[in-house]
Amino acid sequence: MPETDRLLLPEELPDRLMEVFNLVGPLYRRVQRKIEQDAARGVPVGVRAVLDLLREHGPMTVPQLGRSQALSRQFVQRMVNEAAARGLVESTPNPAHQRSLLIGLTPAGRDAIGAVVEREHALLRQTDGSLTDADVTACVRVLSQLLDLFKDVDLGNAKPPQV
Amino acid sequence: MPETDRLLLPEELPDRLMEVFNLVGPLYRRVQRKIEQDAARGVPVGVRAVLDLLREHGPMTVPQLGRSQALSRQFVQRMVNEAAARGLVESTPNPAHQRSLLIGLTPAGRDAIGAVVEREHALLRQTDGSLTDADVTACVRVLSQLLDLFKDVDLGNAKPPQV
DNA sequence: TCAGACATGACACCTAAGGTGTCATATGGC
DNA sequence: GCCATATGACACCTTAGGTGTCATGTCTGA
Repeated sequence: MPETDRLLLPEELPDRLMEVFNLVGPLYRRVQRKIEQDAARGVPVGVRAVLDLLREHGPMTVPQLGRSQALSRQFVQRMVNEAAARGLVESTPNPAHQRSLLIGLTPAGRDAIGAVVEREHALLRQTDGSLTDADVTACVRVLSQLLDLFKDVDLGNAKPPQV
Repeated sequence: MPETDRLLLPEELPDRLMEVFNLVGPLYRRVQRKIEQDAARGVPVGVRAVLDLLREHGPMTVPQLGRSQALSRQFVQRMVNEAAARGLVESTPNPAHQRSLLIGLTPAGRDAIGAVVEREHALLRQTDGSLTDADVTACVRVLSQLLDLFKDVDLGNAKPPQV
């Protein structure tokens, strides 16, 4: 890679990164709406998110779920309760912390999220095929760094710097 | 770039792209919250979005604004009205379409969005400096393709396929 | 060992982003 | 000139997601 692989200077960074943000907004909204449609007959967006996390990472506690997706623990709790009410999720004792239960998928939950993800995968397979491994890796790198920049934006009951 | 630059196979695409989505959500939310904080003393998120678009593309009509950000025209209209009420934006006759007015920034609006963007740029300059031009370009490519995938997700008063 | 800081769950309440439905009017193409 | 369509305006709604607070439980460190 010749010229283009050079590091971006601090002066050019902001404008370039803005290009990214200008895509993130519309993308997020459209995906949200797409999921809502799919959800018409089932899983609300928030519940879907919880199920998907449990599917990928195995059982987790509510606060862990919240942190991993930058959502308040209270909100996640509601989604988990909702999912539990539908029998998609169940809590089991947490060996590490007795108070904080581990939330895990039930077989029904695993089926439900499996079906949803399968439909989504079908959609994603329809990209035009010109994306390279390096593209996606770079994209992930960029987004991760941006996310990092906003790390400090706290929520839920995160403690304000207790001076 | 040896191996990594190869095209992704349809089978691997979905999982790789999911990595991207898993970052887009948290990022969107955190940025939204960050802007809200900044907005505490002024510009709501939606208004900020409108002003920013006008700043980059010059005067546009309300429906154009909506389409370009995947927002319903009604919602954008409200944001524009709000901005107009604050004197940040003004409508001028549209030579091309008489009914649909062109929305443009007032000097006050230009100042306001300029200040906001300046603060944001300051933040963005703080990335750790390891991003290359190619990274950002790839990221934009990936996000654009994804956005394209969801192009069909219609909203506002878009017509359902009038068979 | 026990006091105080911190984490968790539960519940109530709130904000606002963003959509939907619908009307009247104005366009613009055929 | 007529009909589909786009626009603006207004009313209403959904729901994602946050905040405040309490009681209880857990952890840490002096």
